[in-house]
Amino acid sequence: MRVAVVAGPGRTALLQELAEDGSAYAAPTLVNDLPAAVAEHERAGPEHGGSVRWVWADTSTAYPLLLRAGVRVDRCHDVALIEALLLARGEAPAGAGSMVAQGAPLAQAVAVAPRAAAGRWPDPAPGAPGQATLFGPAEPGIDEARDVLGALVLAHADQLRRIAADTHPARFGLLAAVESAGGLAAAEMSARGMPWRADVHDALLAGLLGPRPGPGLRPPRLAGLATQISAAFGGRAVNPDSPAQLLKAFAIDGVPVPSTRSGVLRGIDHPAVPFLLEYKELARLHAAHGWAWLDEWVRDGRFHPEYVVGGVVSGRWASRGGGALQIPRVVRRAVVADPGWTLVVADAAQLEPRVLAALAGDDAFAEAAGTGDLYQALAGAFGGDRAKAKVALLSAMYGGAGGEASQLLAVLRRRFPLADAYVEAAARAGEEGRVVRSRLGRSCPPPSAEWRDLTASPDEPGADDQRARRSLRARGRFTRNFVVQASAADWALVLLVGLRRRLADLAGSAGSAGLAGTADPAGAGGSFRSGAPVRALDGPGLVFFQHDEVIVHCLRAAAPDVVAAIGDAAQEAGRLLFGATPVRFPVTTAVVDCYADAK
DNA sequence: TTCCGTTGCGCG
DNA sequence: AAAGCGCGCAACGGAA
Repeated sequence: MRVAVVAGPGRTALLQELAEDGSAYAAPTLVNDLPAAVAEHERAGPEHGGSVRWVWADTSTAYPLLLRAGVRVDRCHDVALIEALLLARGEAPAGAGSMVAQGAPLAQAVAVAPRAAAGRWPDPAPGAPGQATLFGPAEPGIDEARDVLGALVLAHADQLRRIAADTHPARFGLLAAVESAGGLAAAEMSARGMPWRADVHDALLAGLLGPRPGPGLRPPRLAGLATQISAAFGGRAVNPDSPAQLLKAFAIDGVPVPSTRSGVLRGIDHPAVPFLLEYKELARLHAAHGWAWLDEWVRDGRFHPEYVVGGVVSGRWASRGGGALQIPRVVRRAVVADPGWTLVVADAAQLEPRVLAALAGDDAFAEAAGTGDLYQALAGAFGGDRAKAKVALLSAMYGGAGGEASQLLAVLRRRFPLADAYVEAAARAGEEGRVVRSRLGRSCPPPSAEWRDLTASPDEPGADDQRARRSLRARGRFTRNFVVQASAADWALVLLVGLRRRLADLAGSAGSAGLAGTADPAGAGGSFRSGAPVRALDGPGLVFFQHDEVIVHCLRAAAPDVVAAIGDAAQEAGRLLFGATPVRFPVTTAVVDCYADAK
């Protein structure tokens, strides 16, 4: 059953039951307490022929409010996310061809719906008071909610039609489902938070940088290195944070460098280099994940990053604030399970080349990808050299071919012609300005108008011609990589969503066995959530998702079940994407107390 | 003062 | 012959 939902004044909302084709078969009903109404539907769902799929405008605004009220939902259809997937295919903008007779253009409905769906009931979380009324929309009246609901229902039905009309409706429908479920998983992970020991992090920083300095000051270790660097430049004052000053200082000493990248500096003979390399590494840690980061992002033993589903064109997630997807390896020491709990860290091994093998249907390649170590299996084609096999593969997928790689590429081309042809075709499509798609049908962006202008007249001699060639090649590399990276993202998303479902089943069935558990570090009492404990987030839960890696936080006793669930979800992902294929998608799992011990 | 492009580096 | 893909964030330094 599908139920469209739009928030009204206070905790009220309008709900409308929909048929599977998206058409409304009952009048909207007004509920006084949306979280309670949703919770009731979720409880009643299974006995009434399957759980509800909530149809709403934007999970990232609607769902956190439900989670805060302790309500988890199983399934949804996120109209904003799905509209983005549909529009990316390059169809005419919604409204041009598919405008619904009496309604506003669908694009407008989608644009307005999140505003209303955000809900306006009292928000106990800390925030800027008054901001909502100053800059945000006024609380929606029930009439406005009714209008938005109408638009939402039409938009949703239209999206179902457009999905069904896709070249591969089953795959694209799966993409729509997992994209929406990804939105749910992202909101849950943000709310649940990643276990984070501020004391461990602080000790780690102090060990590397010295005691915490006053605001705006360099930590002792960095200050010392800065002094040594200036001394190495003959006593000139040089700010090591300034590439411009460094370039000048090197030039004055007769050692011109093209840039101050650490890779460049490593090949330079100058007394300042060793200090500089160490300074850069530590300064980076201090600036990106130092004490200021700790103050801002870690509360009550949890790091609460905000994930942006669909934030990357390839379908990977992005993050907003806290650099959640760039946590340096050293800092992972601070990610520690609660007492009695553990972390299950799972990583898809060599995901992208395996995805390529399955995509291309290259038997020889797929056979190699049917083993545990893909690169080792391919090494035979490269004189037994695993490293060479890896370089060749990465070059094929990224479009690189510097130095030795070109010869390795030639070997790859000869031995695995279909895999080579697959990425070459994608590159050609890109150079011709076409759009390519992932396995499940996510489309890459079309070339910009500037790109079309620049590449329109190819054989004009001169500087423009050079630029045109470069742009052409760059887009070829982009689309070449897109088909692999985006299909790998498809796979990872299917894994994530399948795992989320299995973890919920585990929590549901394990309550009496004591495997569910409630994470409540240091007796925090859920104070971050400013209210009652959030039952929706009890039990084994996803706490991290980074492209091809997931982390589950669970009671120790539940770890074996979680490991099994991950394996099942990975197998299911391979099957859903590629059907019968010899390619395996192995996942390495580590059950550890600390994230840093996972690799 | 604020804004923004560049540089550099963390992650996959 | 040479070129590799995708992000977020912080600091700098010149422009506005």
